[in-house]
Amino acid sequence: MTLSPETIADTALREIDAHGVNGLSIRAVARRLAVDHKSLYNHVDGKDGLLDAVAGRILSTIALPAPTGDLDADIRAFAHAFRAHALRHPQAAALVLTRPVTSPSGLVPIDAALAVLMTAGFSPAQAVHVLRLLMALLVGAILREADSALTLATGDHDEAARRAAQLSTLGLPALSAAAAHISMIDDEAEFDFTVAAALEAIRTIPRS
Amino acid sequence: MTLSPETIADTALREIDAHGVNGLSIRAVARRLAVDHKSLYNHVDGKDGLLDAVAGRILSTIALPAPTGDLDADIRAFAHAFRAHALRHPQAAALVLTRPVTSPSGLVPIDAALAVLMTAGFSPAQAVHVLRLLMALLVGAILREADSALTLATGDHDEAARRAAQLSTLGLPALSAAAAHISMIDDEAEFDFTVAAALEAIRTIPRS
DNA sequence: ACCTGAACACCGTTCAAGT
DNA sequence: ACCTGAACACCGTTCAAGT
Repeated sequence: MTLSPETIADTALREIDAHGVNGLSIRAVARRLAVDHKSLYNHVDGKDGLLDAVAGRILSTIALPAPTGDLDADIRAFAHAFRAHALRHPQAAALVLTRPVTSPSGLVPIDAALAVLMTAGFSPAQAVHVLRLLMALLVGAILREADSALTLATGDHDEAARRAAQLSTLGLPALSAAAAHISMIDDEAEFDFTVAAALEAIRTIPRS
Repeated sequence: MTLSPETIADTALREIDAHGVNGLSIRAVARRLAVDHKSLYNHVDGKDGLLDAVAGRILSTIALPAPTGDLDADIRAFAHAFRAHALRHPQAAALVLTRPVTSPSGLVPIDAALAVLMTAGFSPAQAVHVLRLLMALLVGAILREADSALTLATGDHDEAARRAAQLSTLGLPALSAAAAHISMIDDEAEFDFTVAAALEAIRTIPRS
């Protein structure tokens, strides 16, 4: 297998899947490729360039469904495709969602989303604002989900009960009242609720 | 100055402000404190524990305005206080916004927010969902702003024009049409728009 | 309870010399 | 254009010995 930015990025991604972003090292990637670690510098711009390459690779491999013309349905489909793709590599999610989009291939999904919004009657300026709103919401929601392994909430009932009990001991009244609910989470349902709220907000924006 | 988790976290935060999260090292913090680096292990649980401590310290020093009873005004005030506080340390924003909240002091703002929502008529379960929605939106919006130094958009008109011209060369029609708007951003206005959308969505949620 | 030498296994990166 | 020794300045962490 010859060395290329793509193979290097893919190998780095597998390393991230296995050991997390913090476990990623240039030398470990090189070991995986059975190559001298300094060789990577001929194809990638240092460690930061490697991380950019990984983020770009993930972003460019997202598969967006074709627009139907129904704004709500299209946004919903976009949101779910984005989420599903990001969560395929939860360890790398923060990377993709946090790094600025620079590569041309990463701009393709953005173009597609803007097209949907403009077709629905939003001006270019409005479409940009709505897209920023939508992306902020998706990034926030998916990010929480990605490291939900470490969060207050869990999907397990017994564990949730245990955490709720602990939360109630802190003397914070509102938190105590909601402890049972804040300790339990159904990720799918939560995401649907989030997207529905976004649709509601977008619906009320006047179009010109 | 004697060594404590708080002084260590504060010093680490200054180091992050100066050199970014990636520039943070246990040894550099120790140097700043004029202390042997291994001493830190007596007060903090390794580098990961140090990062947790920094995030907790920031979260626990947020100053929330007193609720007025007007839901929209209170949410708006909460959102702006949260944003202002997070952006005081843009280099550390990802840390605070990404790490799960564990420390009791970090739960105080959560309790306050839940109280506001429940006072407005939301059930505990609803309040939790609404808070998760709001937090996702704030996290996504603030995160983009925090590393907007590196993003497509800029606040400078000339620079924006330059980027817009470049975006238009990619052959992506919707992106080209919106290039001028996607290259320019007014962070304040964008955040207001985002919060207004959140209020709109929250308004339509039936309360019980 | 806290400090600190010694020591270990790891890093990222540059550069000059090779092919 | 790509590879790779040699080398550098840096890491995080453990542990045993000290106070």
